[in-house]
Amino acid sequence: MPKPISSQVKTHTESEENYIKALYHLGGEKAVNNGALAHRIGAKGPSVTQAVKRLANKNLVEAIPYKGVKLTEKGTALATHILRKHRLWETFLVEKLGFGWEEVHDIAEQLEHVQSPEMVEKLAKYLGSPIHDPHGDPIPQPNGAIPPILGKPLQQFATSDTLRVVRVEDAGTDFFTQLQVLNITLGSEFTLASISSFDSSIQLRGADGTLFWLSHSMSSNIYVISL
Amino acid sequence: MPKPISSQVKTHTESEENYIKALYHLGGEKAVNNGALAHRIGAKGPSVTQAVKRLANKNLVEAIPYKGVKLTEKGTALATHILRKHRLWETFLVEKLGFGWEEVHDIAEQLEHVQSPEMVEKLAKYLGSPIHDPHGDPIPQPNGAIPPILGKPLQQFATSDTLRVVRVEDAGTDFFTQLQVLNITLGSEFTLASISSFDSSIQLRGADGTLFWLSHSMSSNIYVISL
DNA sequence: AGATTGGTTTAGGCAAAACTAAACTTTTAA
DNA sequence: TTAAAAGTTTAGTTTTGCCTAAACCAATCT
Ligand SMILES: [Mn+2]
Ligand SMILES: [Mn+2]
Ligand SMILES: [Mn+2]
Ligand SMILES: [Mn+2]
Repeated sequence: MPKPISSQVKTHTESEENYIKALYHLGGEKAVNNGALAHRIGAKGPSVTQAVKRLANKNLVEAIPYKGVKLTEKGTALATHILRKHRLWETFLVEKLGFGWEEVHDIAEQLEHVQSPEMVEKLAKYLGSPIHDPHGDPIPQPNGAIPPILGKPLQQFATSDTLRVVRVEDAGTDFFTQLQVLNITLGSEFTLASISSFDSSIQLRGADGTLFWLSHSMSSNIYVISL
Repeated sequence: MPKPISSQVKTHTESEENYIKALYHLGGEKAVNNGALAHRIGAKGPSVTQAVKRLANKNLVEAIPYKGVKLTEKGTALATHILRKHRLWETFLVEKLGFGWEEVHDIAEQLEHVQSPEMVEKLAKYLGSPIHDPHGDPIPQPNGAIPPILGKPLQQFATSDTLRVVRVEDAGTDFFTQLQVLNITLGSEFTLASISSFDSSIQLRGADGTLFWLSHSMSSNIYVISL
């Protein structure tokens, strides 16, 4: 009475997909150098050189030794599809399961590797075909099109501007934790109180009058519109 | 402007988890021999011997060479937790995304390996804390308890009994396809028309009077209650 | 230009997870 | 109670994906 086994047709490994996603984030169209990719992936140089060779063999990237790596069209299509999954799952986790926006990234990092095109489209429909995720990031469409990228970095605004947060970068758990500490969320409104000419840090005044400083590395990941 | 990387703390590999799940299905408490495990996993003997050594090193199984492998308490706990995830995801895919019950197993095979205890419990709550999945299989509870196992195999009933399908075994895509062809689903009601004494195949009469035969390998995976 | 430095690639290892072929137990049959 | 058959383990390879150390290229500074 032994039972048959299932047929998981995984076309790409998780590692492969992570490299493709990292390349998309770092480069888009442009070539990315070994070091940047290594830092993003969290691996050492030689591991990356090797991984890039595997990706090149599958026509997902084009690489020129000592110069850089670039996604092919096939690679870009894969990248946007993974990103679509990541952001749909984040939306599901926040909207349906009730997670906080700061909790969902790491779980979506796993869910984005589940391979089932039918499920992705059923999930999208179930969520109401959203075009932005809980962090305000655009959700790539099935054809690869990218919806509008909301807002501009805080740096690009001037003192006394009234601002609304419309997007934050997926920049890891520590960043989100810090956002939560500062009570900053999508839709939060602030007045730009001052900008340090020394280290580009930014002082904001909240709706309740509270004043606080944001380091450059924090504010560069926060995108706002002027009201 | 390189971004930090995420911290996926995968405590078990996918392969490991598949072995644990297979052992649970084949043996439960009892020891399982190499060949049965190999057949279930879809690997050859030596791969299994090797894998079992890795599992034994992590105290997930106890193995006696040439005799068999058995799950430890830790291994059993892991198995039921994976099974819980599998069946909750199947329920989600059918109840929320609108998949057919024959389509969800392979996708759940992937989703069951996503590691986030918080998500599992939020998912369970979101689904209304179900105790049986779309195939009628019991969904293990957070403490490892197994809800009632519904029904008995068709073989155990007699001619002219009136029966209702309450469960089918997860027995692969081909089996589900065949169920669909025969228009058998959870809740379907039949009368047992006859049993072949030659090959144990069973003839059923549907509500509409249709008569059809089920091979032993089909009917042994279909569980019913007598009305 | 020549030398130093930083980034990249090559060389050589290691662990997981699969395989085949060969050796070795255990079971079954003569 | 041996001998054959069946099942399991060992030995040796392969691929993926990571590592360190050493060699190598390219940019920069004197
Ligand atoms: Mn994210
Ligand atoms: Mn996001
Ligand atoms: Mn299943
Ligand atoms: Mn099921």
